[in-house]
Amino acid sequence: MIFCNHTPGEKPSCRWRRRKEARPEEIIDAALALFVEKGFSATRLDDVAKRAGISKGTLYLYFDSKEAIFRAVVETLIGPQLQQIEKLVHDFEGSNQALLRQLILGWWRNVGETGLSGIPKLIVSESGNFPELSEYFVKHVVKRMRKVFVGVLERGVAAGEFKPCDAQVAARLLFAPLVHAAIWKHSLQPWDDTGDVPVYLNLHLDIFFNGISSGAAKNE
Amino acid sequence: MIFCNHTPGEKPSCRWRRRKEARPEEIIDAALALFVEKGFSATRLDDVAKRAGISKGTLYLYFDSKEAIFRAVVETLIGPQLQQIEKLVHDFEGSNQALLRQLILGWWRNVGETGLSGIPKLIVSESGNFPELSEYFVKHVVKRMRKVFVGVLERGVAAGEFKPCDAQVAARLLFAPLVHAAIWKHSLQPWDDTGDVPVYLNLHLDIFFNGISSGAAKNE
Amino acid sequence: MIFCNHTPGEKPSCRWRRRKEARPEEIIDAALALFVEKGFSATRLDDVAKRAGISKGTLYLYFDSKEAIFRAVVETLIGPQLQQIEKLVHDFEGSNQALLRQLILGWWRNVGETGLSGIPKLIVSESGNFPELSEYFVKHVVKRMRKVFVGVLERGVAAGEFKPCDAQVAARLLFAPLVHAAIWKHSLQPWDDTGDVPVYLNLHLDIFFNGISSGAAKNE
Amino acid sequence: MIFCNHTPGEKPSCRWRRRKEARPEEIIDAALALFVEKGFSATRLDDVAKRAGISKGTLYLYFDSKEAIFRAVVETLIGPQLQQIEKLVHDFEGSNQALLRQLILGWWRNVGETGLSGIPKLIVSESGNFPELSEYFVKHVVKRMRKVFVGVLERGVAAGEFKPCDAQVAARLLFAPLVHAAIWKHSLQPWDDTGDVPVYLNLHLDIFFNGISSGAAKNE
DNA sequence: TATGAATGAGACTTCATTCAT
DNA sequence: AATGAATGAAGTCTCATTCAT
Repeated sequence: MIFCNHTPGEKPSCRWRRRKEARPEEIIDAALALFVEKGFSATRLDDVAKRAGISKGTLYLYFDSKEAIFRAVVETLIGPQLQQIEKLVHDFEGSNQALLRQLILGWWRNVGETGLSGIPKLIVSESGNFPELSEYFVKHVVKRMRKVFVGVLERGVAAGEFKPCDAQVAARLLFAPLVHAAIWKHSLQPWDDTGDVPVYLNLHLDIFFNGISSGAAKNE
Repeated sequence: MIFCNHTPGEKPSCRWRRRKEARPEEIIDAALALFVEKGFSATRLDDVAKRAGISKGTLYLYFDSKEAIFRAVVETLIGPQLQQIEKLVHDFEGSNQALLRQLILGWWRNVGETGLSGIPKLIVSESGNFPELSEYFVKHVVKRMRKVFVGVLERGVAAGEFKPCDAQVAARLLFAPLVHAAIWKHSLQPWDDTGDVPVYLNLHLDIFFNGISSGAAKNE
Repeated sequence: MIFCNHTPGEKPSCRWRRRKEARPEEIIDAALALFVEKGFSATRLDDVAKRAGISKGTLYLYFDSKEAIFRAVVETLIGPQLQQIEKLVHDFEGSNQALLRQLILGWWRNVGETGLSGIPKLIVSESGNFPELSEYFVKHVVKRMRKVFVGVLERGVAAGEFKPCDAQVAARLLFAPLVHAAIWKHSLQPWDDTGDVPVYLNLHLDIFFNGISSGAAKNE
Repeated sequence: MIFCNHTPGEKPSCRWRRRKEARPEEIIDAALALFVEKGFSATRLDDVAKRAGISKGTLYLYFDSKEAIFRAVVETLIGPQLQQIEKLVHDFEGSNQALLRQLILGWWRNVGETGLSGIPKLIVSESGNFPELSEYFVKHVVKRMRKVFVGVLERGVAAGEFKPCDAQVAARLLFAPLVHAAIWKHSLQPWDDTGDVPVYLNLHLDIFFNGISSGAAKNE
């Protein structure tokens, strides 16, 4: 089970959890792994079923089609993470730099090091075949996420903590290595083992904040 | 047309003969576009043929199989770019920072803004299904490229131009936004038009070099 | 149905399950008939499926490929017949001539007049395209069969029943009209109906044994 | 060139020799060899062309279709041999047994040991796919040939040389080993090298005539 | 006359989906 | 709820045939 964010009491209202309780998650986990590894088209439902420990026919008790499974995989991951992030931002006390550091490293811990890490690769790979999904993802994940980062960066600039700059662009730069690491992990990593990601991210944060900081508050 | 292997002077005497010579390129161009858009599996050879302006059977006069077309797409692009880059590095006179800036911006001009820009997404998406290709790509492109960057960075550190740091990691950070932009362009860009890439890259370079420079030689 | 591998007592409980068990045989029977009639290459799997009363895709639940069906057709028939023959030879009491007569006429009854009769034509026709199968067939059927005949003939010579002769060659002569009749049945028979095969075989046996017998034991 | 029976002066009236002079024969030779080896369906015109030393397109200058080549292959061989045989029978002076011996051994020399030897296998293999050809072959070759043998056998019976018997059946028995040897040569021979065919045929003739002769004129 | 590039119908094969049990 | 045998549409690949040169 890749997802344990449900508060126990919450009612399963989501569209993708129409049916039984436990099964769909096992199916989704199996499908996620295979979609990430092989892509949507090259993944056979036979394999999904086998990995989920059920028969092929059973898939259709929970999902209407292969594409429905795909949508469920993606929709499942959307939302829970963001709320957490937005809450963190809201409650945080400390420098904006420290907040951003925590956001980046926390994302890697919560996403990059879990089964969710395959999602970026999956979205990127299949965007061409699932336009409505791309639109959905951009709107509900990418832009929402960026908004958070932009907000913190602009707050930092306003506070004199960071040099003036285009926060939209800076936010993308700040986040890019994170996405890159997640995509890499599920693609060329096995042939190019580049070591510890946190080390990579820490150097990124050091250089980035050193580069963007106004003289007043030097990094570390 | 992404490739220009014709020696400039040769005249394609008869119209027919020229087709014969041009076909593989036309096929590869068509296949690249579709593979990037849809992925290998979801691309139908019918569509490749249609886009190349030929019939389905004709593909098999030039390639043995769908997979052979895929390999040709990837292998064809490998090499030409790198030589150019290595030459640039060898001949360059100026600061290491200036060289790196030129490498980054040049890569975007020569790759990011051409048909080649789809390759990173393609490789990433299909790495799971074509292991030998991944190995090849990592060995002949990724590591060779990184070696260049690492070399320049280390030279810069030795010259006191950059602060001491792990050049391997720094090289990846320097290059990541480039790859990210290329992948983005062929995935979520249509739904998240994030503006001019050179602007993005310039901010990246500013922040990065500002962050990594020793006090002596400030960027800007 | 050319094969009866069911243990007589087993009851096919549910109709469905029985199909599952009967399928391979039905497919093989259908394939044998068509391969014999048209040859391997000219037989379409569509037709095999239709004749077996199933859909094209179902073939692949039981066999990996068209060639696998072909091998099954041939391999399935090999063995059962031979054991029967060798047992007959072992148990027989009577003159060697009588034994050989019985072998010949029995073969026609058990093979020539059943669905198996098409096999010789099939093997002969496809030998060029399936070398390993030819080798297998020669080793496990042709030579094993000939060995039996040679044995009996040599025994007959030793017993003074037959004139001295090259038993290897004589065995082939004795068997040739049998194979010829089987091949003819599945090729030019429809256009050259040459009457009752047993009559043909009896004349063969009369002439052959009359020709090979030493004076002592005249035929009939 | 497998065929040199044309009397020089004869005009090429035959349907299959519509076009140029030398080419068709090379094509037919190539096609015969491949059809015999692989069967009609499994033979590719590419290979026929290659073996004939011409390009695939050129085939169509001489024949309308693959099937036309097949018909030409078969029709080419029909006729010439028979005239020769019928002439031999007509002119022969000597015992009927001696004549039959000469016919059998002569057939092997003229057909069995030449490129024509593959025809029986070819006819047998493809009879199911070319009914009109089977009909033609039976009518113009099989029955005509058998008529000759039946005639001589009946003459022999009438002369008291052979025992009374069904000459139709006896004729088939007399000829069967010949056909069998020819078919074997092009099928399982490579895996079952059974030695010299003339030796085989001579034993056949010895046994057969010993078996069929009346007491009066014993075979040698 | 000869070529060989190009075609497209048709074959083998795969796999998402259905449905009787 | 669960199975897995069965289906058939759709994809890859082959090859007889055509046709511009």
